[in-house]
Amino acid sequence: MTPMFALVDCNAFFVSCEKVFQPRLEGKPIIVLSSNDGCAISRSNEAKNLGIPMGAPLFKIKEIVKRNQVHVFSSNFPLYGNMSSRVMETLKTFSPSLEVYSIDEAFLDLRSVPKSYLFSYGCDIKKIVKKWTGIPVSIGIGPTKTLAKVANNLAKKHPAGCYALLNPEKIEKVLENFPLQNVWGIGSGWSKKLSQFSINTALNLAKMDSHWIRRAFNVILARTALELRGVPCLSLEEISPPKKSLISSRSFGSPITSFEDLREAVSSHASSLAQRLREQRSCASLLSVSLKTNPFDNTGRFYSNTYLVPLVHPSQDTTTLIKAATLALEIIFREGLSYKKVGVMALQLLSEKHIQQPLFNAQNLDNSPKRKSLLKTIDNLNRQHGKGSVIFASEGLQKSWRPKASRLSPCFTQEWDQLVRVG
DNA sequence: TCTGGGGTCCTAGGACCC
DNA sequence: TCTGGGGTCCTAGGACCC
Repeated sequence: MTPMFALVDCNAFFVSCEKVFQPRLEGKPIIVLSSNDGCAISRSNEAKNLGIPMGAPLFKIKEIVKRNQVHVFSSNFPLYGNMSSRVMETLKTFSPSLEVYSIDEAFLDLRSVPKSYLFSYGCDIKKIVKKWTGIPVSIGIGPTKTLAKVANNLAKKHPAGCYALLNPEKIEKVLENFPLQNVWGIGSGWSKKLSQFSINTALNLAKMDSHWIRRAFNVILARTALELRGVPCLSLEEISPPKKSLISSRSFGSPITSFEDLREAVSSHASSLAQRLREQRSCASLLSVSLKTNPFDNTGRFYSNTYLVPLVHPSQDTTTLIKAATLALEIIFREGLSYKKVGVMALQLLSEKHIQQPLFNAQNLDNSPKRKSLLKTIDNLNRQHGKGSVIFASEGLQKSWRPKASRLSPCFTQEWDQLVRVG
């Protein structure tokens, strides 16, 4: 059976999540901001029509927002994560195999659906997802993932919200008018370089010799060209593999100068990483701490530095990670600067099953059963009572470095006291 | 005053080894 | 004049994605 993929993509996902619980927002211009209330990262159609670009910093669009009474929200990731699960659960009822590609996108395997029935099947999926979750989606169907992405792009402009690319003639016709930079995997950098070879449309690329592309560019691009031609190179990945690296970083709500505050922030990031490492049953063998002042500050005093700490015994223990991260911070901290952002990365992750036990250091904290059960208990408490219910002392209680989130909507789906009230 | 966060993959080039 | 060659591993940087 020939492969057939659907790409289901939620329309203006974060904005749509806000709208589900606040119907008064229907038809209004709405934006959702990035962390620290920085940039617009999700826009309703009405907001797009006002000319608010994707990623626009709030301070640059303040006038438009004020003049048009745009509704502005801080990002509420617990809510979006929960809504995402609802959408994915709904999609599972339409296909036995599904790949959750991102918080608002999933690929479905539709090879078992008869070709003549695919379009209406897609329309049904759209209808049911909207009915069961309140989230509007667009659906693109095609014989490769890349073509499903192309179809999805067209579905967004199609009244049905669904578009199927099923036969070669139609595919060729569509690709002829499809801008290169809209193809999945081709950004502005590649499309500029490709245009030097007179490759300007998706069809131009599809017709190039893939060995030549491989030599002149790289394998990823060669694969993309093949996929556009209808040759599947990317399969459905139903089980998401463990992450190879983890990052925790945040910009500060207001600039931080004191080492103590930075130490608290770094501890919080390290603690969050340790918890996520335990969750995916990995240990980090390398920790990286980065620190920077405001890069938009034009006084010429920009400072940015990173320090890598190898962990002799790969670890997922909060205390070990906090200690290592603090050590790195001490090395890169410079007195007298106003810092804007700090972040911690866990690198070179190994499965906890494959960790070599230390030969000599028998008292290694990470290994004691008591220690493991303590961390497990902390994880359970935080899972049951909400993130941050139990923290390590070094993370601090004040959190003066906390990012701004002044327009946060209620956690409608996760907190009993924030449920929607009716009547 | 004000500009996000979290990932992946590939490649080139250096270090090191025999 | 002439200065090995092949292999592996690691890292930084660049491209992309959402």
